[in-house]
Amino acid sequence: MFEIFYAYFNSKFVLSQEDFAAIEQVAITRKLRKRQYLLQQGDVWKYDAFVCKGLVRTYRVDEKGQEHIIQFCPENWWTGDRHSYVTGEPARYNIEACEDSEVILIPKQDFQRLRMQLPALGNFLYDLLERSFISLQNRVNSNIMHTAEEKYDQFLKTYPDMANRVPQHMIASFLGISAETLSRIRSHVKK
Amino acid sequence: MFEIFYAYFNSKFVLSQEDFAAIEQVAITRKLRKRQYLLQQGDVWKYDAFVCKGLVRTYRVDEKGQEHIIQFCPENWWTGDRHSYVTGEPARYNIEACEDSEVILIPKQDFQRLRMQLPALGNFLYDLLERSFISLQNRVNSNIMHTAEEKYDQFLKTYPDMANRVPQHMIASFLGISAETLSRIRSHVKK
DNA sequence: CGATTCTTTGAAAACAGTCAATCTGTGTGG
DNA sequence: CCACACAGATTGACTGTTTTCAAAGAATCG
Repeated sequence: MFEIFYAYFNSKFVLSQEDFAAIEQVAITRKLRKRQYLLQQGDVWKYDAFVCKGLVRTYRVDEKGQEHIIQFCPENWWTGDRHSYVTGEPARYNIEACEDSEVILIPKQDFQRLRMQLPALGNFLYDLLERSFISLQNRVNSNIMHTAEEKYDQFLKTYPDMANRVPQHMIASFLGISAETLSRIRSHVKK
Repeated sequence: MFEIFYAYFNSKFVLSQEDFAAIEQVAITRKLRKRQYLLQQGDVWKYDAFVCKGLVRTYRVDEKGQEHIIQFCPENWWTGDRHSYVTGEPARYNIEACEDSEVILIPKQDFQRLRMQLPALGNFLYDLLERSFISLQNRVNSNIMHTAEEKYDQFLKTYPDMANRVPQHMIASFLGISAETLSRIRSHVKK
């Protein structure tokens, strides 16, 4: 599992073997079966999670029992509940595997210490957060200026492979539209 | 203008007078009249902007000429076009003063250098970005799980003073609903 | 005051959500 | 290997929400 993690870091910045060993030492590996939780609403989230293989989703359940997906996280991306992580409050989100997955968890304290010790890591994480911010902003933008159909088009462009990996009703949930509406959009587009 | 900026930093972390002097040295002050642009679509954004007084908005204009507001930035907050800042591409957003405003601009290179030199500043900016990320995530969440009326309610809770400072149609634009719908929601709520 | 900007209101049309039924494909246990 | 259950996708009819366009009323500013 660590080879993937190592390859990821080295594609981003130069990391010495000792530095990586320091990361590896505090990392926790976890294998998830499809539908298994990585985090459940109500628990406190204290990690940074890197997905080596598979796909996990972060979602919330409203009063009516409906799920709303805030993030899909495929391999080579990071996930977690940043609100719970920062504030220490119970998580409002669930994180669950959409496929059998392999995940590396790094405890918050350890990662914060490493960030201080390794400036290159600190800079990288800043860039990463910046890019995450931009992509969230694009999503807000898409939500406020597009119709359901345009949002779906943009989703396909932004995440071309996702449509093959997750059921349609989850894409609908991610976009904030009903599964039926998405089905109609798709049949409409074909013509 | 710098007193406000200085007070802001000192409320966040301890900053020596020399450190602040280093910041002040590279900072550019700018006064904006209401409706004056700070950034126009197409230009490249190369600053971090701190609003000392007033209120600015960041928005985008679609093909039909409609404006979509992505951020309101009141005094003591930061603004800018992070996409253009990071990539060096032309901005897709406009930034414009909603009120007469006073803004401090710090050029990108200088700020990056200062971030390296002053670890406390670096940590603070990381926290700031993290909090911005969380609030954007809350907004996405609100967009995908709430109706227009619920989104408006949440807006009032999240930004209680904003409703008095900006025209209603801008709030509608921020929420991604039409000005007419917002007007109807408001008259409906009164009863 | 006159001009502009902002808000409200009405009526029609477009859009999206809900509920219920049906259809499809997949995988599991007998 | 089949039958069945189950999750997912589609479709139809209906309801409800939101947009659009147009017009008229406030409010604000020079």
